Amino acid sequence: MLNSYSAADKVLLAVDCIIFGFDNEGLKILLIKRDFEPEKGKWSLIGGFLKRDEVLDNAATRILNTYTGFQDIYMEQLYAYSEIDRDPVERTISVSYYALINIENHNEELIKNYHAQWFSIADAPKLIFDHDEMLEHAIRRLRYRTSIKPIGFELLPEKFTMRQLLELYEAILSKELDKRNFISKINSLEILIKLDEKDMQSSRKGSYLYTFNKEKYEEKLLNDFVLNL
Amino acid sequence: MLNSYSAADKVLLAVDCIIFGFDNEGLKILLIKRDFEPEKGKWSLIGGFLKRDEVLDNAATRILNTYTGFQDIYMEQLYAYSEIDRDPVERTISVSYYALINIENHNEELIKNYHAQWFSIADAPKLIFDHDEMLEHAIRRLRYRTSIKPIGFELLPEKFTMRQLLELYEAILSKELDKRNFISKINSLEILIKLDEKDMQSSRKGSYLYTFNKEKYEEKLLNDFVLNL
DNA sequence: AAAATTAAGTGTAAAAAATACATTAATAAA
DNA sequence: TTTATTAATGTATTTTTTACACTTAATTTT
Repeated sequence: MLNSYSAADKVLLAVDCIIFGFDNEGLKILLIKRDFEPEKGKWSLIGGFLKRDEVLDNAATRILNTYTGFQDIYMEQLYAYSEIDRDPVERTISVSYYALINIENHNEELIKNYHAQWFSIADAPKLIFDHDEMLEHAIRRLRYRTSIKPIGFELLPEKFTMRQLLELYEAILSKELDKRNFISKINSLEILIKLDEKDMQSSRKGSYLYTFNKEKYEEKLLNDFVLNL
Repeated sequence: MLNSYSAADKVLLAVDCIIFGFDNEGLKILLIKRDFEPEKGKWSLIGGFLKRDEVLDNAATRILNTYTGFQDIYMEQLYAYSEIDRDPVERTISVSYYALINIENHNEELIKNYHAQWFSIADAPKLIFDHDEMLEHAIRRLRYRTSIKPIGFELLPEKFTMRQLLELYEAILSKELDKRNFISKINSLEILIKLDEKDMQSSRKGSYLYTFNKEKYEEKLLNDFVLNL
């Protein structure tokens, strides 16, 4: 019967995480070298299995936390991958999530323990299974989402310069942006607070630091913005 | 161990379909009155379970075909829903798909057999489980996707008038559009063929019929268009 | 102490895109 | 032949986007 509930076709559900980070070298992803079969020794997204009494979102944050020690990280579900032989060991459907990490604060210890490593998007190694497809999909989603939601800030430190923000968007969109036009577009959103503080690392003059004004953003609009960069 | 493959946590995977149709009354969805427990007699999306050796996309098309007789339908995966008690009978994760149907050709027989019925989006009944959330999610996705991909045509007959296309976009976006601006924006995409034929149903003068020029669209660009309506 | 260096910060004019808007055309029915 | 109905069409205005270069502030070098 069409709609019968039956144990016959239960499957394993995995969660794989595309973990994005950003530093002065550009946009990065965190990968692990698998220390178990199959594909032991190959590079892989960070993943795990959904537990019986766990929601997918929780599985994603749990897995992220296990490998990186991070909590309260922005994550978004992407897509369910279900090719029959995508995992050669057993039929496994994987639901991908992407995460945005402020790379400055990552937990070195945990990452080392799991042989995890940050790679520039551009020169990431070939990944196992369908993980390359997941990565590509995640980048597309990230591009779209950052153009309508203020999630880019998740990749930056609490306080950041306009240059950092510009370079972040350049990395995400992988194209050059005009500095003046970028700044005026960002300013027109009116969601940043310009601090009195300056960052003195990058120049002699020093550049003003900004923070994301989450309260203002939230009270401002329920709708998305449109950021045509 | 973190990454062990284990049968312990296998789950049922369902697929639920948000089936959109369009006619002169507007945008519609196809719902069924459940004839089995739980929630027997309530309105529901059309759904079913993933089979062991089946890919999600295939499950979605199979389920759609079973209820409507349709084949070769545009479908897109939306999202995986995994709340613990979303289905009260058993832990079930559901992956939603939306489908775009040319409502003129639907298979009346099959739809009647399954107590299926088209509802205007505006006055759809309360749905079971988390199906209302799925529907809302699907409308959002449909809005976005039709603004960058030529999938609106899937909801129209092979030959259609500009007025039909206009009203389709108005229904999807649920806002009024200026006729002249709409037509010039559509024309600027250069993906329609204006036929010599006219549709005489709607007026004395008759209005030209168009078809989507799929070949031209495909040779034209690998990228998406941007349709700011 | 002056000169050179470096990145920060800032505004405007031109081009392109989006919008608002009203009349004529074709035909069938009365 | 008059009336009624929807189809078809273009332009001027406003808004948005783009392209573009010099001055400022502070440090380092000479």
